[in-house]
Amino acid sequence: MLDIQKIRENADAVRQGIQNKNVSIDFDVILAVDQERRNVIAEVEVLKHERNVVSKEVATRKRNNEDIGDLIEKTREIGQRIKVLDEQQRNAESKLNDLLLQIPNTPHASTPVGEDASENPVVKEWGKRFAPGYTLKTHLELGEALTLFDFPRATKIAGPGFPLYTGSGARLERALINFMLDFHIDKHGYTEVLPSVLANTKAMTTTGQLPKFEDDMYKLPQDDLYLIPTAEVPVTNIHQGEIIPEQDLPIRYCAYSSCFRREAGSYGKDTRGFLRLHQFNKVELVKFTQPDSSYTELEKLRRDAEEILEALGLEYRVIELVTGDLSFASSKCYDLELWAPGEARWLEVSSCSNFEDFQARRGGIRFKPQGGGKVQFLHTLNGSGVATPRLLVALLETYQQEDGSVLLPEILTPYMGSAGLHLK
RNA sequence: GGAGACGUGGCCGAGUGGCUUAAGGCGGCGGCUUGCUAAGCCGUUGUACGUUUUGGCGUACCGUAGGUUCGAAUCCUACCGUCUCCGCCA
Repeated sequence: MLDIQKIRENADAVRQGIQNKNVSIDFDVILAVDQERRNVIAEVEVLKHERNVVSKEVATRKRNNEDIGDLIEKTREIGQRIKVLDEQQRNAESKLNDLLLQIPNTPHASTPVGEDASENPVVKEWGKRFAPGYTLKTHLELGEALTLFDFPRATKIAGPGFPLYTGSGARLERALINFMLDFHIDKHGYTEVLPSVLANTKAMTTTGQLPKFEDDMYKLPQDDLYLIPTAEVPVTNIHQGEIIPEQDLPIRYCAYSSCFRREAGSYGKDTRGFLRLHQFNKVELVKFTQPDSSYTELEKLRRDAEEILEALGLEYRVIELVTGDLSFASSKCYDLELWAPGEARWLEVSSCSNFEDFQARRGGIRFKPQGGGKVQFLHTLNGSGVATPRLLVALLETYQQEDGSVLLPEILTPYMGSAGLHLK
């Protein structure tokens, strides 16, 4: 959520930012509602002051057994007027709030201006192209032959787009999750949390999924709960409504969770195998930072995710999203993409974003400056560290042998145990 | 799922319609004092919104939202949460 005061005082800059995101917002309506709200407040507060003064007078006279009839008459009218105005104020405030919740975050000055994904610049490339002499198989061909997963049977359980890992495939999935968690905990100093995969309306609103993207999520109407599309939702909401001492920042959490996405509107796109799923596993990194350091922390966060890919020896590149491709809540975002040799294409496995105070304002997450001073909204950031399905695709396709077996990188040895690294 | 108790500031806790501007304590912060240990004394203390001549002024906030009243932390209604007991259960 944007600060209404900022919209009021820097209207042009905010309009430009939103326009660069290719979003159309009627700021005149918003400013008009804000003006109405302030007019009502100005009027009602004068009346309330008057009421307070008279009420005090009533109390004094009563103690002295004096007559109070005239005062009662007078304030009864004031009270009625206050009632009407209170109602108007509530209406204006809820209207303004509804409007503000629909406005996306503004891009950071360093985010390149651009129309859409086709303009996203590549800012980094790492690793060597896997190109042996033999013909490369896709992860589907490899996985079916090695019985690592079973999509036809998975369909019987929940429909297409849901995974069923089997045998070494299930173990490998679990290995990757544990490897990534351990890596971030031990090497990068994150604190592990294991949240619920259901979240309520308030939590979903904090992170920006609601009210605009309700159709993207699975909903449980009976209990007014949603299945989380990412652990970002529960983890960011851990500190919802809190004021955190500045010396406790930055707070860094990592969390594994299953993620659920309806992917409405993306049918027919990337439907094969693991490229796009309704349910998948992800290790997520979430940071709560002091505003001045959030962009430094974003670079570190991105680096933390990159190191996972490097440890697994996978070729990747980093792209920076242009304003037109930036998500609703973010000010700046990097995507990490893995090269999948069998598919012969880049696959997005991580998104690292700075939301600045956008989510913090929606969720009331603030910090108290160390030397005293005004309580402020902190900055929230998150990044995948990373999502498993496409990681698995790149891993299988990069480490495939000529005979169709897969020899996994040694760093996974402790996690694969007796199953061994050689899947054949 | 059933029954009951409860919800007050960073924390504990008093407060059943108006001398509450929420007592008192703890903690925090600032200062003073002292050569008696883990001391004493004094002062101070939250958030948001509106307005502003940037000194302030005003309004609201006692779980949340409404209501009653001239006036609500206090009375009424609904909801949310916590705890205890019963039931069910991995």
